[in-house]
Amino acid sequence: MSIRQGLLALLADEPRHGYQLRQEFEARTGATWPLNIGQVYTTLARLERDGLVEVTEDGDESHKVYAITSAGRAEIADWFATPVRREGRPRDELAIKLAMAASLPAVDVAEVIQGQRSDTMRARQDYTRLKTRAETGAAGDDLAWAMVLDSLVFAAEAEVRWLDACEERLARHRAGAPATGSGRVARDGRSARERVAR
Amino acid sequence: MSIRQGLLALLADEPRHGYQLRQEFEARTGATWPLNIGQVYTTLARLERDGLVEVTEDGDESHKVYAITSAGRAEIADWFATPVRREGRPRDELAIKLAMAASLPAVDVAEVIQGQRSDTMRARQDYTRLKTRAETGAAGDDLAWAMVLDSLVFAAEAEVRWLDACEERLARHRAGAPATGSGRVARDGRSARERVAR
DNA sequence: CACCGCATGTAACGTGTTACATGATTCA
DNA sequence: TGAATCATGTAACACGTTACATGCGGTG
Repeated sequence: MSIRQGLLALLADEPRHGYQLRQEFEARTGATWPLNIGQVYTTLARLERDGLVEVTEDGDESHKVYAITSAGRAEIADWFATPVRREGRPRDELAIKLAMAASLPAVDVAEVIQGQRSDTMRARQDYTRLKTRAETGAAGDDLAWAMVLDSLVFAAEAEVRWLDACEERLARHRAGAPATGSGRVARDGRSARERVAR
Repeated sequence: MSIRQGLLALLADEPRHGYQLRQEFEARTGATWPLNIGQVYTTLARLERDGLVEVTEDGDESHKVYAITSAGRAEIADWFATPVRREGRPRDELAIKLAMAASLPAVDVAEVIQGQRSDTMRARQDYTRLKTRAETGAAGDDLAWAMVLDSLVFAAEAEVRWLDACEERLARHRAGAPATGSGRVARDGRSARERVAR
């Protein structure tokens, strides 16, 4: 439910047509989240269906200009006023993955953690590099883009910290309660992929 | 794509039937992400359609036992071996919201940030409280649950840090480049909801 | 008997996503 | 003329989600 609201927010500022919406959306989120133009139109059709936007024919025929309705204004105001709740959906795929890995004997959790951590750290660096590029820019939209990049950096850092905490927790758990049977985690040289694969 | 893989991972450990899958999934993720039983069956149907699981009739008729296939094993092994990439989807709704708010004159970004921060901090406390409950438990699945709760706590903390960083960034931006026209952000006592609403 | 837990499903809908088709304009 | 950009859309599908229907068995 984020594209829908994002486009509606842009329309709350000013009527625009679909193509323009895509440009402005991408300008604010950077190359981070490219937006397929087709999706803009499907989303706009749904917004129109729900009475949140309406088309106002432009001077040029075959050029539609979408404008927000009062119902749309109410919804977007509500969106800004209501905090985003992470409690429910969307579920965090990585958290689920580790939760499963931790309770599946066939999977080497440590390996999963290490693979994820190195990848996340690499991603963090990429974001940081992009940030310097965004900050040296002069356009006003770069402010929004820099904020988005910040969020990715902070999230990546938290993820690494969490992975470290998971390792500690696993070590403590292993010390307190030796694993089923062997008391030692599988360390036979095969990768996690091979071990689960049969 | 996380429920699908989560259920498949459970089946990689041992064949189970649908009802049991739900229990084990919820035991590992706690009350955090309740799983509608209906969804288990729709997901299982899709997994079967894709040849990743197969039904093996139990002794009791009308009791189906789902077992993973070799194709399913390959897919789940791949899942564990491939790090989760946050670059693409799912898009972060909060990041989009702030990016929009920052470039929409009618919205008071500071207000959005403050509302989000207090809510996130409250959520963080709730998770911490739950964690002590999970850690005092004795079942093996509580390890997984504790890890999930950890992830929520770390994410919440990162979110607060990010919100602070956004405030700083906005302050710096305002100092360097005074806003359009007035040079002052709207501070007329109306809430963000009222201001956008017309 | 009524209620609860076990157990299996289906129908319908929502958003996100991509692939594809189409046409106008601008510019080298 | 040909390519790129502007501009609009449709069809099809994926997954997630909920509401609803159904039946069995145990227990107070």
